[in-house]
Amino acid sequence: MEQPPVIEMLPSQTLAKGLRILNAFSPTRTSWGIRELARELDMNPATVARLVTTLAGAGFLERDPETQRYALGPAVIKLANLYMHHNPLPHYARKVFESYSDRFDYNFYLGTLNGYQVVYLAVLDGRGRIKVMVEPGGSTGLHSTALGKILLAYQSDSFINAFINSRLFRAYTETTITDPETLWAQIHEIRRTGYAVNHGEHFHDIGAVAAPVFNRRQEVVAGVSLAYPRNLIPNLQVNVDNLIPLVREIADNISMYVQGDARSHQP
Amino acid sequence: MEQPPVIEMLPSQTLAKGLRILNAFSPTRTSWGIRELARELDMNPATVARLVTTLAGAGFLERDPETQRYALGPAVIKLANLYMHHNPLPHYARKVFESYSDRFDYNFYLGTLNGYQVVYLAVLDGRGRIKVMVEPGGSTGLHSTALGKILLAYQSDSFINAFINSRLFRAYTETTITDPETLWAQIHEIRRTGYAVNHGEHFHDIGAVAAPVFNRRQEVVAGVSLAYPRNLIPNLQVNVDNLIPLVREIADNISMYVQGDARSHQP
DNA sequence: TAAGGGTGTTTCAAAAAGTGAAACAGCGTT
DNA sequence: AACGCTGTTTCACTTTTTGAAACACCCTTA
Repeated sequence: MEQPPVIEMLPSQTLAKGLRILNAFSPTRTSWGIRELARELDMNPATVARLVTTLAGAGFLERDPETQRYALGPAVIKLANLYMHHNPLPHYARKVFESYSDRFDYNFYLGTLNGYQVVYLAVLDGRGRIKVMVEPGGSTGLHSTALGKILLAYQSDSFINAFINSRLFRAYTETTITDPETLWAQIHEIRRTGYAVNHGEHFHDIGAVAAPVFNRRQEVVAGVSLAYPRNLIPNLQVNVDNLIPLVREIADNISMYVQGDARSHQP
Repeated sequence: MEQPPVIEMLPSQTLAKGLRILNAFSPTRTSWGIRELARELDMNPATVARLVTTLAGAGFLERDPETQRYALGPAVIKLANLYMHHNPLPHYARKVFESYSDRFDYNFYLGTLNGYQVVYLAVLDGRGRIKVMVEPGGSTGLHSTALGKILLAYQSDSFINAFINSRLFRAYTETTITDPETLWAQIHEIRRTGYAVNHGEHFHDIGAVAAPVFNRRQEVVAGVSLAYPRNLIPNLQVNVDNLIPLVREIADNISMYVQGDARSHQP
């Protein structure tokens, strides 16, 4: 028995089921059959068939007539395009990132919370010894990246516990945190200090430092992280300490944009 | 009374309503209030409130706590990212486009059908006197662009009539086709010749030529268009005639990729 | 200050939609 | 030919969805 991802009690259960189907797609599962999906989501095949037909009819899924399997459809990219244009955050981030990128070798990331994952809204490589590891729209876990930890730490305790009990709380590398105690310890540290670090817990050779972006109501609406190649930095501690004020500064600059404006944005 | 966009009878009406809400967002309407949305979609405000709460709970919408209005949420860009990686069409198109782009001044577009619109999956500017006018995820009408006409022409007659009766069949410039007779005449011509043209019917100064991309079953799965600045071409007819074999060649090359492979694609 | 027009939200009985076990039909492989 | 898989249909049952009305709130206007 599987419990629905983030959500406690949503008013429209049928719609919620349809959205669960959309969220079942991932980099490792790009297409689904009806019964396969029904098994995964613990739903009746007849129900899944009806929902999937509706999703496909509206362009959110596409049916491969050969294999009878379903993949995501073109409707989603239209929505994403609208989201990226209307949402000022990525624009602000790019503007700020660009004013730093030619001075540092790090990669810059802006991400926000989506369910139990970070979803990246803007990325930029600095003078780039490492390539950007995640692109806009990509997502990573909340416990395995600096950005994820930042976003997680500022959520409610009940949210954090729900995440810990979810299937997404799992190991990506040997150093990924898998112990709730350790995670909670880091969360308290993050809440106290206002920044998060990551030592190869998602990608082996990449470390990162992250700081929160606040809106006018002092809610965390996004996070910023700087990523660096770990093997190029002999004395880690010293360098990471240098990064902390930098990532804070960048995050604060973005916060200022967010708080200054709030809705005055033209596509 | 408004009839749902593309669809005749979808099995899950509640889900369909939720998707209609998502599709209500457009470049000109990036945020909605509950009652506003209810009016637009001819639904009960209570119903809209329930659906919108569910959509927001799953990350497909975001509620602005200040204004109580809803905008698209981060879940959509994750899906779009997955779509772009799993769908081989954009990759094929870029590969083919790049082999032509340094030889011509035109812009290259790949688009597919989404409801009653073209949605663009890949764009590339050639040696570029004009900037790209639409980006991936952007959409235009089916009667006002060459690409749109191609995609429309290969649909069923009943689909075409439904489109003509929809609100999307409207003028963008003074030369946009608004007369059903004229549109039908062009559709028959396109079906006969296999290509479509556009003389500033969507953007005043831009003309284009388009050709269809076929899958293994000879269904049109996408279209390709080349756009050129109209004011730079004194004798239009001659130049357009030169473009036709070119756009056909490009479309056919992409068709070959599509037909060769069909599902062997690694993200 | 009060009225008016806008907003989102709640109620609850009536109505409609969703549900799912089982049976069916089709396609490969065993 | 039997098995195991697929997606699909049926139809009585159950549950969810529905919506008019009332409510509460925030503005702007009179």
